[in-house]
Amino acid sequence: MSMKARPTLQDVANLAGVSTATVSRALNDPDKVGQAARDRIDNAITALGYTPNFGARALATNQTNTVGAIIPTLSNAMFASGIQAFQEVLSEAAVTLLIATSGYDPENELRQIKSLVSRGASGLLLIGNDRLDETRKYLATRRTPHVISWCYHDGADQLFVGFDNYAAAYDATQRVLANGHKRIGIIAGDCTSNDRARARRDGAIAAVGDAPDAQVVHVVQAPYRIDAGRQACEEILSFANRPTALICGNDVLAAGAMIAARGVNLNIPDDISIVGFDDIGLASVVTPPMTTVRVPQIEMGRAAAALLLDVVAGKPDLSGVRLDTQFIERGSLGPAPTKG
Amino acid sequence: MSMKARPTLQDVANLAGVSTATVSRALNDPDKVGQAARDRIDNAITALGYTPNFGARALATNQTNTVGAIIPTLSNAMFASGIQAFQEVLSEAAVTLLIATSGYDPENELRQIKSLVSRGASGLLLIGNDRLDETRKYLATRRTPHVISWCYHDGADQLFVGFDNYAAAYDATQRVLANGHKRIGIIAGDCTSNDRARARRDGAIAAVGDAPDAQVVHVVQAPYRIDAGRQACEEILSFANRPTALICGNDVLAAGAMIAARGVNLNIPDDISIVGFDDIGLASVVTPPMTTVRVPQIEMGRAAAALLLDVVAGKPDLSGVRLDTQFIERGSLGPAPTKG
DNA sequence: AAGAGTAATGTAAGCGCTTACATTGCACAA
DNA sequence: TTGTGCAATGTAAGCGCTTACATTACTCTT
Repeated sequence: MSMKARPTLQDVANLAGVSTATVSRALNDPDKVGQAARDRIDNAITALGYTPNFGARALATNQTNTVGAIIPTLSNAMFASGIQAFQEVLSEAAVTLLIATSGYDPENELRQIKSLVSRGASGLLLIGNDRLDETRKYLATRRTPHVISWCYHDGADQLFVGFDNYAAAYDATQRVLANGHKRIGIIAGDCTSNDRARARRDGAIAAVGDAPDAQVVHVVQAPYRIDAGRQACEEILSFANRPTALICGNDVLAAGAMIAARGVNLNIPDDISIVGFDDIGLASVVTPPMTTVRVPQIEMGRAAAALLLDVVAGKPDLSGVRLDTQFIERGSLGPAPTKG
Repeated sequence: MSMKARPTLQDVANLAGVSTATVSRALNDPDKVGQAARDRIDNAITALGYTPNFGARALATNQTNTVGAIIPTLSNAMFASGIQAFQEVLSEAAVTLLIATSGYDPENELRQIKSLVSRGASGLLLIGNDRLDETRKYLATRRTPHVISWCYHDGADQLFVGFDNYAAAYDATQRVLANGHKRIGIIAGDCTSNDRARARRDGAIAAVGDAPDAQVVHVVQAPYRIDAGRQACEEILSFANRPTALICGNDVLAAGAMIAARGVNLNIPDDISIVGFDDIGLASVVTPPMTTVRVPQIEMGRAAAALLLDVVAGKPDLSGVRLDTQFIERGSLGPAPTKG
């Protein structure tokens, strides 16, 4: 895949009858160039459709004004708005964002990190804290500035901008238990290489464990798809000891679970309560509206961007940002059914 | 934002005690390098955390193996899966994808195009056909290979990979009319700089116009947000001459409309039918399940990638791809209510 | 044992750009 | 008139990499 015969600074200079230095100045510091020359240069640029070669410029200036973000997938609505906010803050600072996806694969994440770094990213936004040792080592030896988002841990030597998934799930589960539920089912997201999903699951399990008379009757895992949530729920409901409340690792799974429950004529929340996690748009649209945990995506994106810019700029004594989640109670959570 | 003191080929060469040429060969054509040297080089690379400078390599080889995609926004689920498929095909061909967003702003689109080109994109995926003249000119004078997706037009000199939004909306509307509806309301997406939204709206209007006794009682526009759809629907329902069917420019607006309708105690579909467009996951989850138009996102992404690779490779006589949409009938569409 | 062939490595130019430094041509002061 | 200062422009080196070409040190062949 060649770059074809792209016009270069030299071409523009020739057409305008000046030296390359003058063209370069016209581009980067117009005041330094005479009016006449500037006009001829502008014309030459549009005539040729010239666009500076970023790589060459970066090479010459040793500046890129670029950071990168590696997210698991574009398909998860969760990340979209956070990244959007992230990008907005960056562009205010005239920094370009390069986005790559890892598909939840740590090997691929490392590959993408290297690719972004190779393309000039001087800072990185990473999601979650599950990572290859090799990746950590790479980041460390290069001293690549990076912040980790969508999760938060105290006291680590990493910069986190996010929330405590475990605590949020623990809290949400306690609220469910407060409604009198004793038999809890859990539909976790795919926990492979996903510390957030794991933390949510474990937080829920722990909350149930800490309650005197409640128990987790079933834990299953499902990928981030509505029908996977439906299937998972069908499986759980097919067993004898049905839960009266279902805690789901995310809203998409919860939505699938709601379909499944309705499919076997269970009324939500009278027969079974269902709670999600994330509060994506979908949560408020389903019937009944979904009880869930709101995640401060926008705020997280903005804070992550601000922090990343600081660490790239080499500011000292930076610390992470811990954000709060919010339990949003809607119709899908109700009191435990009394034995019929 | 400097690149810090990143290790270079030279550093690796020094550490390994060889010339830069040997290191370069070890990287790009390992067979050409002796075992001993290769080992020392590998060690040096990991010790330094060396990553090749993409810009410098592109400069030297005149190759980038990169294409770019500019999508309106990440927040629209519509694009996510298409782009994901697009990317999969590309990576099979060892081509890297750079993603940028325009925020539905044509000026910004041009800026992003230039940015991607500047970063080495030798081909572009563009969404829709609304574009600045300046952008067209730029693309033309540079002969930048590009494919336009998410829409389709015959006989143009552009390469389209997509579907006919107008025809799909026309067809969907006819099916609604076939249910006996006479008073049609339309909630279009934001049509500013968005030919797809416009085509859908106009297709629906045309279909109603071509029916003998039906009429469009209201047309409103709303941005891509559930609550905007709700508001738009509330507005429509506040007028005297209520429609019996609502055609929405996308599923998100339709979901909002369903909430609004339910909010004023209208039963869907007995009192009012609502149909969406796109068939995103949400459509099958709402109650009642949403009638909508399924768009072949995955197929479109794959086809666009294949075509873009071909045009970048300079294959002659390429032609666009027209894909079919599918009307998905679910519970939100019913026969027109008989006058009560 | 001498020559030919080959594998491994080095040398140096050049990709498109920026920029320190050099040069030019002017207006103005003395 | 002759400097002096400044604005406008040019010259050329060098950023990190690849690669054609040159060199070296072998192993075989005869």
